[in-house]
Formats: sequence, C-alpha cells, structure tokens
Amino acid sequence: MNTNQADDALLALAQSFREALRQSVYVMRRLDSEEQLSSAQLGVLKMALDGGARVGGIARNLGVKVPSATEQIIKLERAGLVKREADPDDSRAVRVAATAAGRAAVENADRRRNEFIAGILGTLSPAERDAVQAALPVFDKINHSVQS
Amino acid sequence: MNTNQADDALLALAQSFREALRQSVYVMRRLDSEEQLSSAQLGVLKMALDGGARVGGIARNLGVKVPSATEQIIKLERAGLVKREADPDDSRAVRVAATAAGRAAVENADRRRNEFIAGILGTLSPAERDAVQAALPVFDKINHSVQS
DNA sequence: TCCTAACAGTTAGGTTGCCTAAATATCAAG
DNA sequence: CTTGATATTTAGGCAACCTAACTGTTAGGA
Repeated sequence: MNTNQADDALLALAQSFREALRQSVYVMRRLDSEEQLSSAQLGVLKMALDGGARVGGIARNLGVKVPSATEQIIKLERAGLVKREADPDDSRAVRVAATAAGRAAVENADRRRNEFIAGILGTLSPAERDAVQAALPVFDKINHSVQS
Repeated sequence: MNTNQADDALLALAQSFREALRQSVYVMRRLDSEEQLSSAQLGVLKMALDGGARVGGIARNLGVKVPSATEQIIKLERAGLVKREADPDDSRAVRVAATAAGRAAVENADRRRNEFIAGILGTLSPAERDAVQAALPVFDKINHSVQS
C-alpha cells in the first residue's frame, strides 16, 4: 500500500538520521576534548556576551534546567570569564555578563572550533558542501520541533 | 581575495554546522530521556547481536575507551540482555553476545526511536526530507574523517 | 624451556554535565 | 501584611566518559 511504503521510507530515513545523530555526539565530544572551554561553558558564555543574560533565560536557551546553568556560570565566574551581579530591576534575578577575558575566550574558542570544522569541510567536494548547507536549516527546524 | 572569500564561506558553514551539532546533542538527549535503554547501551547491545563481539572491538566501534565499554556491558549483563563468555581461541578475550531478551530489547528500542524521529520527519516537506537524505552520507563522511 | 613484552579486560578513582528536590530570597496581589 | 508565584542556589544523585594501575594470557626470542 502507498501509505505503508511512505511510512517505511520515513522509518528508513529516521534510522539513518539517528545514526548521524550518534555520530554528531561523537564529533561534538572530540571537538570538546581539543579545547579548554567545554561547549556547555561556551554556550553559557556566548549568552552572556551582550551583558545582561539571566540564569533562567540562559538555561531555557540552552535546553537545560536552571541548576545546570548555575553550575556552568559558577565555573565561568571562577575562571574570571563572567561576572554575576544583582538585577537592578528585580533583586531575585541575577545578571550574568561576560568580562573582557570572557569575550576574548569566546572569540578564541569559536575561531579554533570553526577552523577545526572548516578543515574537515574543506576536504569535501562542492556538491557535498552544498548538501550540508542545504540540510542545516532543516536540522534547525527539526531541533525546534523536538524542543517544543 | 578569492582564497579568503572561500575561507570565509567555509568558516561560516563551519559555524552553522557547529550549531547543528549542538542541537543534535540536544535531540539525542531528548531521545534518550524517553527510553529505558540509553543510546550508549543500545550501541553496545547492537554490536552484540551477531553473537561474538569482543570488548575492544565494541569500544573501538563506538569511539570510546575499553573501560567505558566494559561498564556498559556489565550493566547490560546485569539486565540480562547480554552474556559474557571466554573466547575459545584466546582466553584473554571475552565474547559478548546478546540474549534473546537483548535481541527483543534492541528491536523494541530501535522501533520506538525510529518512530519518534519519523514522526518529526513526517512534518517536513518533501524537499526538506530530500535535503536531509542528501546530507546524511556527507555527515557520515565527516564523522569518519573526525575519527581518524 | 622460560622470560618478557605486548595484549585483553577489569577495577579503582576521578571528572563533567545533567537532573530533582528542597532551601532562600524577593516580588506582587489582595 | 500575608501568601502564592518567581528566580536562583544548594544538596544530593546518576550516567557516561576518562586515565592509571592490576590480572591474566599469549607469543617470540634467548
């Protein structure tokens, strides 16, 4: 039946997709192991760049619970990369802001990580790069449907 | 200059790619949280399906160190999903084989996870699904270059 | 033959990143 | 001025990974 064929194709695609997900986790781990700043910390730090991120917002944005965000923020604070200060408008809240060192660390980490990935992407054919480029927005969309 | 333009494009693609990687980790986590069998365990268990995987081979295949593989194998053994037996040809080695319960568990977990992903993929347009399909082999290739 | 280096796996101990539940402090509404 | 909601931190735990050290086995010389 047509419906079943469609389902089967979708399930087969899902299977391949899952395999790619597994691989992505591996690549991510590898990327992290090469650097000083973990990607969890980098994520938090990036959010603190604009100067006034709140803990809850950071957590929501990264898809983790608030205590997990707090944990990373404390580590970054100890490393001198962010500072925490009371929100002037709401004393319950905390504003997390990157320090100058934090800003520099983000730039550095981002550059190094991008160069690492770019090095790999550079070995692909133009057609392959195009395939990646075309798929990225779809991956984005998939992620958002998972979050919701 | 042309070279710099190419580099910039590559770095920009790398940046987007990294973002997708980050998202993949999130999706993977979500997928794991819905299930009884973690993806680490599922990976090991799948490798034990044929009946005679060795610990070192499992570890290499999953991109983890031997003790990490041992740890997962022990958990699976305690759950009755695999059994460990001495390799008849080399008493240093251990053969890890899925039990009947293990085989059933793989099928179940795989089906449920594929259905979850297929549910998401089903909301995409045909063009978007094609984009994903086209990119998956490239992702595979990228993974292999990271491993090496 | 026997010794030793290489190899396969396990054990011990540590790290990171995530989680839930409970405590603390503040806000805002009645 | 009390009470419920909100923002964060603290405490305690868990999963998956790692390195270093240990046990047992194999295999290649001297």
